[in-house]
Amino acid sequence: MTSTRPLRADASRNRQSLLAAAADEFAERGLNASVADIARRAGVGKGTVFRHFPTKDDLLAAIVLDRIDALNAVGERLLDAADPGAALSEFLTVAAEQRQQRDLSFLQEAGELNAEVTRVRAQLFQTVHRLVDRAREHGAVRADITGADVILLMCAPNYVTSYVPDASPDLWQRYLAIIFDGLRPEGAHPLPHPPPMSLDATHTPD
Amino acid sequence: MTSTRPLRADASRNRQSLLAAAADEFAERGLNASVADIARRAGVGKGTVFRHFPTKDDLLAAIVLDRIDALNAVGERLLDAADPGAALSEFLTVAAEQRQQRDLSFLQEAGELNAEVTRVRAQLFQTVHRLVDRAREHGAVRADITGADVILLMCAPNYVTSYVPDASPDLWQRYLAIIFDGLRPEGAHPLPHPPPMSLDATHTPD
Amino acid sequence: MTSTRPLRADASRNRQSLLAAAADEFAERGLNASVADIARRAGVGKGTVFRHFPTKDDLLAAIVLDRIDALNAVGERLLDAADPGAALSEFLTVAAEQRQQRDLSFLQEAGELNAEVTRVRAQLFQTVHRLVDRAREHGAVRADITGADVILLMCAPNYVTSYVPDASPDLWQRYLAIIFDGLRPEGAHPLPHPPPMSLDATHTPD
Amino acid sequence: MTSTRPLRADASRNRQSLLAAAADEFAERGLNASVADIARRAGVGKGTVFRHFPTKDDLLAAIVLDRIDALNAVGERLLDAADPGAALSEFLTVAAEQRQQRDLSFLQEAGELNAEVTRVRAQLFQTVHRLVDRAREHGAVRADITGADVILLMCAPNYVTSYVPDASPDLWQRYLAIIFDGLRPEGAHPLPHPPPMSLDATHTPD
DNA sequence: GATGAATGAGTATTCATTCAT
DNA sequence: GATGAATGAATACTCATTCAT
Repeated sequence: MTSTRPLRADASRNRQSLLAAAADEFAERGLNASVADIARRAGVGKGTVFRHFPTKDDLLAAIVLDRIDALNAVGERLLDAADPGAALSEFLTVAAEQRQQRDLSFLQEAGELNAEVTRVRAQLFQTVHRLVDRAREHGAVRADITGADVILLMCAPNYVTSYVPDASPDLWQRYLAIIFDGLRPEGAHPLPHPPPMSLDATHTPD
Repeated sequence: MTSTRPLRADASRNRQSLLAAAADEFAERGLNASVADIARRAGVGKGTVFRHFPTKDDLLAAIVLDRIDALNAVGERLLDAADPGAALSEFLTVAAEQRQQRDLSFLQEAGELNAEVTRVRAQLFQTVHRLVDRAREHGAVRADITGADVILLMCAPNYVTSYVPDASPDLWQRYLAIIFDGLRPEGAHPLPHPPPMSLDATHTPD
Repeated sequence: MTSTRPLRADASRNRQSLLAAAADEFAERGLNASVADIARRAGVGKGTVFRHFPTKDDLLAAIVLDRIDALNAVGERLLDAADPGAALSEFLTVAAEQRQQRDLSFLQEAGELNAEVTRVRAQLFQTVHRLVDRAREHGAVRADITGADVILLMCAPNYVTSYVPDASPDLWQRYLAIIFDGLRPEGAHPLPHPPPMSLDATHTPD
Repeated sequence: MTSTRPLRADASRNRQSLLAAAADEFAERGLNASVADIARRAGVGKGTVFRHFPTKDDLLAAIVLDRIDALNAVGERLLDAADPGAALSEFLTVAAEQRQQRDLSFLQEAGELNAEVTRVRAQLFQTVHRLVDRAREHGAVRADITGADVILLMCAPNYVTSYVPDASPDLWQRYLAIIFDGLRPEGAHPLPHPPPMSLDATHTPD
C-alpha cells in the first residue's frame, strides 16, 4: 500500500505480461509452475519477476486479486437487476465461466496469501451475501440458504468437472444447474446442519 | 499380484505405520509432502519407506487403493438394500465421511497413479452406476441423472467445506443434503448439458 | 551449436574453474566424483555447476571434448611434417603427455557421452589414420599395422605407468618407446590376429 | 589369518557361489555392482555375503586373490620350462586369457585392497622377475628390460582391446604380439627412461 | 548359519531468491 | 530498471552395512 507512483510505460507493460503469463503457467502446471518458466513465457528476465512481485506468492496473490475484483464488479452490477433469482443465477454462471477459462483450483493449497487478497475477498463475500439475501426474499432460493452456502458451492461445478479428462468446456453448466435446483425452495428437504457462521476470507474459494 | 508371502510381523507393522503417516502427511502438506517427513512421522528410516513402496507414487497409490477398496465394499453391500434411494444416500454419506477423515483432494494433481488403482477405481465406478440405476428406477433420483454425475458430485461436499477454516467436522452433511435435493425428481428443471460419456478411471475422483 | 553469445566475464571464469576442478576431481576419484565436491573445489555453489553443465555427464563431455580437440589439432599439424615416422612418434608423445597431466582413464566406464564427443572423436580417428598411413608408406611402421591399432595402443603407456605408485612423471616414455619398437618393421614377427575393422568412436580411447 | 576351521559343507558351497557370482557381476557392472545383485545372483541372502566377506572390498580382495594365485601357479610351473623365451611368452598369454575371461580392469580404482592380496601379489612379482631374468639371459628379450616392465605391460593387451565394442575375444593376441616384438632384442632402440625401481605390490596390475 | 528388513549417509538435480553487471 | 548468473536448501532415491528373526 506504499503510495505507488505510476509505473513507467515499459514496466507497466511487463507487469501485465507477467500476470498473463503467470496465470497461464499456473493454470497449466499448478502451483509448482516455476518462476523461470513464467519469466520466459512473459518474455522477461527472471529478475524482473522479482522486481514486480517480491515473492512467488505475491505474484499468485496479484492474479487472484484481479480475478476477485472482476468477479466482484459483476456481482455489484447484478445487485440492481430486476429479477433477483436470475441475478444470482447469472452471477454463478459468470463465476464458473471465469474459473473455467483458467483453472486455479490448486490455489486451495496456497495458504493465507496476503492481506490485500483477504480484503478484496471480504468485499466479494459481502456482495454475494447481498445477492443471496435478495434472492431469498424473492423466494428464488430456499429460506435456509445463506450467502456463505452460495460462496462455498460456487466453485463446485468447476471442481467437479475438472475430473473429466476431455470434458466439454461447458460441462460445468450441468452441475451448476443441479446444484441450483438444490438451492430452490421447491422440493427442499430440511438441512441436517447449520450453515457456517462466517467465512473469514483468509481462505480461498476462488 | 506377485504371490506375496505374508510380511514379517515387524515389517507389517511398519507398513501400517507408513500408510497412516503418509496419509496424514499428504493430507496436511499435499502432494509435496516429503518422503523424509513421512518416514520421520512413521518412526522409521527413510530407506524403509522405499523398501515398502519403491516410489513415492507407489506409496500414494497404496493409500488410494485402500480407500477405494473400502468404499467399494460399502457400495456393493448397499446394492442389496431394500430402499434404493436410501441406499444411494447412505453410500454418499459414507463416501463423504471417509473423505472427511483424511482429505486427499490434492490427488487431483497426481497423474495416472498405477494400473491397480485404475482397475479398482473402475470397479467402484461400476458399483456407483448400479446404485444410481436402481435409485433412478425407483424414482428416488431424477431421470436425467447418470452414474457419472453422481461419481463427480460425490466429492463436492468435502471439497466445498474444505474452504471453511474451523468448520464443524459434519458441515459436509449440509452440502450433501443440498446436492442430493438437486438430484431428486421433485422440482427438477431440465439440464442444459448432457452428462459426460464415461469416466475412464485413470483420473482421480477420490 | 546454439549461437552462444559470449559469456559474461565472471561466468566464463567460473566455467573455466569448473572444467579444471572437475578434471582434477574426476582424475582423483574417477567417475564417482561428486558434483558437490567439484563445486567446492571450483569455489562455486552447486547450482552453478548445473547452470553451466545441465548434467554431470555434460560436464564430463565438455572435459573430454576439450582434450580431444587439442590433440586433434596437434595431429593435423603433424600431417604436414617432413618425416612421417617422426611425426607419428611426436603425435604419440604429445598424446601421452596430455594424458599424463590428467588421468581420465576411468572414462572407459562412461557410456556413450554426447554426440558432439562422438563427432570430434571420429575426427581424431581420421587424423590418426592418416598419420599412420603416411608413416607406413614411408616404411616407418610395419606394413601390417593400421590406424586402429595405433589408436588403441596410444593410451597404453599411461595406463601401464598408472600402476606405479610414485612413478617418475616421465616413465610413460619408456613404455611408449617399447611399444613403438613393436610397431617398427625391423624384427617384426607376423601378427596372430587381424586388426579390428573400425572403432566406432562412440567408445572412449581418450 | 585367524586359524580358519574348515567351513561347513553348505557354507563352503555358498562361498564358492558368491565368489563366482561376484566375479561375474563385477565384470559386467564394474565396481559399482551392488551387493544385493551379487547376493541374488549367487542365490543367497544379502546377509550371507557379509558373513563371508565383512566388506564389499573384502569380497573383491578374495576374487583378486584367487586370480593371482592361479596365475602365479602357472608362472612357477613355467620356471622349469626348457625354452625361457617361450615360457615368458606362454606366461603372458595365460595372463591375458585369464583377464579376457573376466574383465576386472576396473580394479585399478580399488585402492590398496587388503594385506593378503599384497602378499600374494609380491609372490607373483617374484615369479615374473625370475621368468624375465631367465628369458633375458637366454637372449629372448632385450637386455634393458626388467621384470617390472613385463609386469606393467602384462595387462596392456586386454586394456587396449577393451575399447573395441564388439571385438573378437582373441584380439588381445594381436597386441600382445606387437608388445612382445617390442621386448625382443632385434631392432631394439635404446630406452629413454630407466625402469621403475620396484613395484610395491600394494597396487594392482591384475 | 541364513535371511531380508531397517538404516542413514550420500547423490544428482531443481528452483526460489539474491545481486553483480 | 532489466538481466541472468550464482546460490544453497530441499528432494527422491540408492546402497553398503547392521541386526532382529
